[in-house]
Amino acid sequence: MLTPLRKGSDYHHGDLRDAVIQVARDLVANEGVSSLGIRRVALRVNVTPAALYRHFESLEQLRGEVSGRVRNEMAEMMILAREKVGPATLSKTRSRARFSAIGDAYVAYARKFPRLFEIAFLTCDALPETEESLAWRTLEESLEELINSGLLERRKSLKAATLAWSSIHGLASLVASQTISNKEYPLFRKSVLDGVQDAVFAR
Amino acid sequence: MLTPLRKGSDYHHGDLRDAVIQVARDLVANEGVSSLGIRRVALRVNVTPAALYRHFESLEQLRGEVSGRVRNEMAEMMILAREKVGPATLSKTRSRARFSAIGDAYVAYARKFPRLFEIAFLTCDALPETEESLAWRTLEESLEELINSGLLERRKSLKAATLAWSSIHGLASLVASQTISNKEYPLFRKSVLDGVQDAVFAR
DNA sequence: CAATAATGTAAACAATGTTAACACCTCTTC
DNA sequence: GAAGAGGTGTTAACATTGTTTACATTATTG
Repeated sequence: MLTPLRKGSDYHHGDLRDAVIQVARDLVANEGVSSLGIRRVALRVNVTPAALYRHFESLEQLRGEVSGRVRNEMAEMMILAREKVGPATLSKTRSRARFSAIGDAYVAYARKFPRLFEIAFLTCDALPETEESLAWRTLEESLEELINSGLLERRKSLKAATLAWSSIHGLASLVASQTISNKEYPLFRKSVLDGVQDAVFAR
Repeated sequence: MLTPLRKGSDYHHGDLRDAVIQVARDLVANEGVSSLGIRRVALRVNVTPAALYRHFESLEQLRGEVSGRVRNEMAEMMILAREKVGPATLSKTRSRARFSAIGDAYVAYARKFPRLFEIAFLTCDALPETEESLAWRTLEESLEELINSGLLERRKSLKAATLAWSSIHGLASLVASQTISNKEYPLFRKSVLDGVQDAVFAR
């Protein structure tokens, strides 16, 4: 099904909903979550405010939709970064590098788009379907690689995953909220990465 | 200076600003950050909306003020929990318990008041004075105790602090945003605490 | 081709943040 | 103590917001 997008006339947009979410995402990225509004988005999509209510029940739900899209975006960045170091093999250094890559991508995203990271983990009264997080699955895959290459014992795997996620997420969150500055960041980064590696790779 | 609160008449409130912040805090705690509003707060304080503008420049600034108050509240909880295990001594087990206590209090707060934890680390365009965080100072004090009781090398101290804060904050943040459920929490908690201790107390 | 569903518009509503002009209280100062 | 000055509250208005209702247009399906 190729994108019809705009047929004959202009009355029907053709792909609102997706356009709305995209514009809303950009709005949040640039001006923060509190400036996300039905009318502002409607203006930028060249559509009447009421039109949005054909696709979203409320502003709250739109917020949830944006949140979900951002979480997916983050996971895609992680996967991309992981692929960039090379395909999965049984090599210890390879799987270790791929593991680091997804953690780095996680906090890199928070540094690059702090407002988006913010909305991604905002408590939304109305979030989309609660599919299991793609990011979490990606982390599990990487841990599986570590196990297969003999770097991680399977019985430690779950513990490693939860610690890794918590500390990486904490670092990302502190950076995004500007609780730690750019100057302090390198130290935090090193501490967290070392700590995770110490805990994951028993020495 | 004892609380004058209400003098002769009712025209002047006597201690608005503080009352406003308190009511705003409770509003956020119960109904979430997005339902914090000038008019809603004004109603509950029995005051005209415009009155708030004698004490706050904007809603945004009030949000920042609430955020600051919550951060202080968290730090006070941490200090309280630490005192509860007993006063500081040179005992290894004592200082270790006091150290754990502040971390536990941190995430306990996030579990008990997720909405407040949320606003505490929201990027606020207008935050109060950027005094060094009380929570951070509390963490540093505990690490000093660990050093003094011979549990932690001084040169590792800063690294320990950053790792501890990141992972504890990450755990708290994931809990508050309901990214991890109450059922998953115990596992996460154990992983993070063990990970921190492994990294802080070289074995 | 006609009927029906989907998707847009237009106009109104209540509620919001914010401001300006005014009222009341408290406090200093002669 | 009276007078005035500054702080603190009220009232009324404004623009903007989320949301709903009634209607218009297009797309789809029998």
